[in-house]
Order: sequence, then C-alpha cells, then structure tokens
Amino acid sequence: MYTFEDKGGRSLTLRAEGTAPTVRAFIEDNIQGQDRERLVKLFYIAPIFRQDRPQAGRFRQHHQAGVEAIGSSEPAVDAEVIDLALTFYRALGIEGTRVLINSVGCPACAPGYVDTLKASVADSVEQMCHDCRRRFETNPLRLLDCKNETCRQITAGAPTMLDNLCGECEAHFDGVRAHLEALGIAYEIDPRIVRGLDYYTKTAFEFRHDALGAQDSIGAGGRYDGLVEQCGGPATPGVGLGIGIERVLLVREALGVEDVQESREGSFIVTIGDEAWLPGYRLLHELRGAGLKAEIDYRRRSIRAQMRYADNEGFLNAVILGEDELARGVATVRDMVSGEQEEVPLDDLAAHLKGDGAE
RNA sequence: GUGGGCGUAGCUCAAAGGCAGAGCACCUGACUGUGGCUCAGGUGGUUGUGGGUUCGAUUCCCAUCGCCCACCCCA
Repeated sequence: MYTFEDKGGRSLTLRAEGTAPTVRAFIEDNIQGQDRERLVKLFYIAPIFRQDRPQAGRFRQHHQAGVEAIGSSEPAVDAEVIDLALTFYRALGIEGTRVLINSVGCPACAPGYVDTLKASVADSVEQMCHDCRRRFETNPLRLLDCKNETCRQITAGAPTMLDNLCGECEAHFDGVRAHLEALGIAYEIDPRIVRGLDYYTKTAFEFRHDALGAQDSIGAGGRYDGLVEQCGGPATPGVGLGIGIERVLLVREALGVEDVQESREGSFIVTIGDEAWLPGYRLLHELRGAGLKAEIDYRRRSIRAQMRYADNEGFLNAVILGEDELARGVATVRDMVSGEQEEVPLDDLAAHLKGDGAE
C-alpha cells in the first residue's frame, strides 16, 4: 500500500481499492435502511494507488470502476456481477475476455483446507522459492498463485479448495455456475485464484485478456460475506468487482479498437474584411446567449485560414459574414461535413442553428 | 523493493566529442470570398535538471527528477 508520513508525522495511506471504502459508506450512511434483506447496488469510479514499481499496465496511480451488490447471498447476484463486467467490456469493443472463477470457501471450510494444503506440500517446502517458504507460514493460500515453475509443479498436485468446500459453499458455487450457464457465459475454473484476506468468501473471479503482457488482469472481484461485519456493520453478504480503466484502454489499443470519433459541434464565425468584424463579434455574443457553442478568429486571418481552423477544431459549421451577406442581412452557413451552404437571415440564425443541433 | 532501458521541435525519432536534423503537425502562399487533395516556402530547441571532464558535451562521468520494461507484489 502507498503509505507515507505527512509533514506532521502522521501516517497516511492512499486508497488501495474500492470495496472497503464503499462498504464503510454503506454502513456509515445506513444506505440499506430498515430492510436488512434489501439488495443495495452501488458503483464507484475512483483513483487507486499502489507503491510498487511501475511497469506496463501497472501504475502508481490508476483508476478503477467498480460495482458492489450488498445484501444478498444469492448466487444469481454473483453471476449478474460477472455478466455486467462482460457487457461493459463488450460495449467498449473488447472481445475475447476470459472469465476465471473459483471458490475460496467460508470460515467453516477454508481453515480446514489451508491445513490440508499445508500438509500436502509440507514435504516439498524445502524445494520451493524463498517467498513460498515464507508464505507457507504466513499465507498458505498464496502458494497457489506463485509463478515460479518449481512451486507450480509442487502445488499442481495439491488438493484444491473446490474439493474441500462445505456443503453450503459447494451449493453456492454450483448455483453460480448454473446461472452463468443460463446466460451462456463461458468460464474457466481456476483453483489458483485466491484471496489473501479472510473476509473474502465463496466466489472469486478474475477477467483476463491475452492481448496484454505480464499484467493481464482487466478486472477482478468476488464475494465478501464477512466484510460488512468486520467493518462494524450488521452481518451482511456482498459481492462486487473492480475494473482497471487503464488496462481496459490498453486492451483496446492492443486490439486496434477505433476510438469513437468525436462528433462535430458548434459554429465558427468567419468574418471577411474589417467591416464584418464587429457584426461578427456581436453575432458571437448572440449565439452564445442563445446557448450555442461559437468561436471566432481574433487574428483577422484570411478566409482560408479561418476555414482551415474551423475544420481542424471540429466545428459543425462555418457562419460566414462578408460584404455581400451584410448588405442583405444574412449569413452564409456552411456545413463542414457535407460542404453544403445556405443563406440564413441574421434574425433567424440562432433558431436555425439550434435546429441543426449545433449547440 | 531488485535489475535493465530511455529522456533531443507540439508528436515520432536521427545526430555517438566539432555549425542540433528529418518526417508528421502547425503557419504562409500558389487559390484576389471558402476547410479536406497537391506543390513550394516558413515558424518552431537553454538537447529533463544540476554539477564534472574537455579548447569544445546532445554525445563521456556523477547526481537528481521523470518515463518505460521485466522481476516482485497484487486489498
């Protein structure tokens, strides 16, 4: 975590994730109200910090969009959260997202599994990497996601949490699978997806994309039936997910997804000659007063330069004011996409432009 | 946290001790009241910052800041 001391010697830590803060708000603001079974759906988009050395797809500061569904232990909600993420990715043009799921059990079955796991690898601990020898004592579940090849081979044959779930957790996991399958969502079961903290329960999932490098997770989440209570609230189940915005952008780039073209808007007032300047300047004021977006060239450049600028800056149309137009009390409105032009009386200009959706 | 790489024009990059360059972008003109295409010309730099070596440093050395990549970590 990104922890440091401020000038007064106070220890500060920057937000490391979105779930716990959201849960605190859920409790402190009594968002759920009287109905303790009510399902509360929340979302956040927030900057997140970590102090690890940066690399591709890992920044000291990134942004996370997340959702939390608090109040229900139904497996349908777990599946819905997964479905929401996939819908989000697809809406942004990202296909090929892999869904990996696992169950990390609950306080009734997880501790027993940890003992089983330790017992199964105990004879081989000496051959494992330095970190895993430490993990064996401090956080055995983490043995499962070590990337070291030797360690992976040792843990490959170890019993999985899924084989050691209690009846309730097993039923829940089956329920999640059934709901995913009902939605036609393809998933992989990966017993190596674990969580280090004990308020995480049952479903754990992760979204990965092969277009990325070493940091290939584009979102992750899971169930945390113990968190609300641990934060000081009434025992309340919950499930949620976080999506890394920068990672999503990296995937889009890697896949060559085109950015949505920024739509043209507003009017650029082109004045020709000194006598058109003040009328054009007044027109600028009038259009803005009518709620329209408008700009003008203060450098009094050539009509060519003004047109080029209007094009480059993405204006929807050019409002041309010259000698001819002034004499007739009109302006020439040029559509910068089609190139079509028409003369519009100055008095009708604002209404006319509004009809064009130029605001 | 460990190791490595890179900082030069708005952008992408050359120059490897000896006058800081190219492409793109931008500006002007060809086109006298009309953007996009083409051609010609032009603007643009304390070479991240601070020291050092040298007659001379973008280039070599040290420090510092920033960015990138891998390891690591992953609430």
